Amino acid sequence: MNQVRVRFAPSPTGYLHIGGARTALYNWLFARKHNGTFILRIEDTDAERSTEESIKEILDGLTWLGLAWDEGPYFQSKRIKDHQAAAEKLIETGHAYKCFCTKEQLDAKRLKAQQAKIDYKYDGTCRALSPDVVAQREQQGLPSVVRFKIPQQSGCVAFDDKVYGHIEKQFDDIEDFVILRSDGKPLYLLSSAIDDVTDRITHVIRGQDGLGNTPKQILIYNALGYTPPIFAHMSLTLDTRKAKISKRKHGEVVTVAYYKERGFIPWALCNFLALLGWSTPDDREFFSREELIDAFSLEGIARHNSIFNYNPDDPNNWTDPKAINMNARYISMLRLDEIIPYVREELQAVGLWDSAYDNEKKLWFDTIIELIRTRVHTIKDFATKGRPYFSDDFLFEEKAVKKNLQKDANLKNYLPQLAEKLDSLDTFDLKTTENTIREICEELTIKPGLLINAVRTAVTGQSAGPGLFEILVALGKQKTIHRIHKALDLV
RNA sequence: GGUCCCAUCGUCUAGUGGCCUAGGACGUCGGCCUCUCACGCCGAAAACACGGGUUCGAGUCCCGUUGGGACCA
Repeated sequence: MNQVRVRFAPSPTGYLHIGGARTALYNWLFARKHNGTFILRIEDTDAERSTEESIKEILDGLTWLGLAWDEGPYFQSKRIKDHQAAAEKLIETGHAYKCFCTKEQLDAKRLKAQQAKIDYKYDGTCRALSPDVVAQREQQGLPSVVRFKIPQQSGCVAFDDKVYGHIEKQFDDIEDFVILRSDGKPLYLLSSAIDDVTDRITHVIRGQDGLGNTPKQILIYNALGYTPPIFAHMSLTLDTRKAKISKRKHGEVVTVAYYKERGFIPWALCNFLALLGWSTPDDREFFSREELIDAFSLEGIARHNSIFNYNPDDPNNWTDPKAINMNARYISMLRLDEIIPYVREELQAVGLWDSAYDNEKKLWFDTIIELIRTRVHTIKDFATKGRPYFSDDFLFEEKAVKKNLQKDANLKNYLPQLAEKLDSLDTFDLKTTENTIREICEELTIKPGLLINAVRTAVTGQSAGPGLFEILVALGKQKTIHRIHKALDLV
């Protein structure tokens, strides 16, 4: 049994988008599942559009997602000579030929065919040129492309796609396609096939947009005497209008980098992406890395395209709601030590980190994270919603102030009384704080909710959050008292 | 225009001829819990694109139509 070798081969012409990440993920999963090799190949033959910056973004994105490659990155631009040599060999063995037809000639033929309502296909004018004529024209300096020779007989190329099943393409429906341009540059079709041979790729797992190219590539493999790899074409990810996703149209929301910025846990994104067009017969939706590797199979890939459900007009959902939900669930489900590194990084970035959180204040810090983790959607929220827990410098939400502090003018009297009572407490724990507040409410004959909500807003600036007594204990007596007094200005 | 691919709730999907009165998840709405919010739990609305076959029986097989997508031009 041959070692499984798969590759992710992006063009470095922009950013790493979620569709690309999904392709990389499926390849990575397949490699891991079969103890194979995951190869990264940068298809940078389009020198004008390829950028260093883009290469970096691809590498960074994959690294962040945790999709480590075993080999590479290889650069296609460094192998152009191999592609040209392959074209040369195809000519020598009679599988390809030089074509001197000019663009004008071809355009004229196409136009004529159109007018006559006949399907246009290259007519093979140069197919039977004798070697003498070819040599003669080359001496004249006439430019030529190299075309692949499609068998002129009835028959077809067939292959079994792991996702789409048996696929056949009639020779008659394929024209003698170009494999080398007149300036000597190989076409993608040729380059990627040759590179896959060079990299000894066993399974080509790529987007469904490659399906149409596959028969041609198989013809190339066969002509060169190579065994074609196994193909698995995956459905595409489209937007809600069923168009291909692109940064130009959708903005950063389709880039992997953006999810890092916005506080995603990398594996949560992977899990979400895995489920966009792949599923298991059971109802599982959450997979650990190992579970997903174990469950993954090419056969589970959907044949229909799936839609990335992002609606730019919905202010509540800055990306697909399912992705947000999944991230939130991961934040509340994971072991604390699995999410704390991300939280630390975020707090450090905004200057809220205290090195004591790793040492003497670790227990306290863990409590806080535990307290708010079920209420956040992204890692970013720990620094925004969570700010009052890590800093005295926090904002009061206008709505919260109105609703909880300015609801009853008597709070102006109640709150100082409460502060005084709390201050006299010897032990400041869940029980004593709760008793104190409930007692004072009884004495004043007011609903506990009034005071509880008021205090929550006083000490956090927010109207929503963890249970009040947990908050108070976490904050400690001094901060609690201080913040209650300070908030009186707003009452 | 040619070739190919696809079609189940708004979205992701289960479903491979009878377990389908079509299941799950997200989202939406309602309820419980409750000091708020979230979590959790309970519940509701919500889909087999259409038309023909085949079959005792079709979401499931075949053909056509429509719609969408990809590739080539």
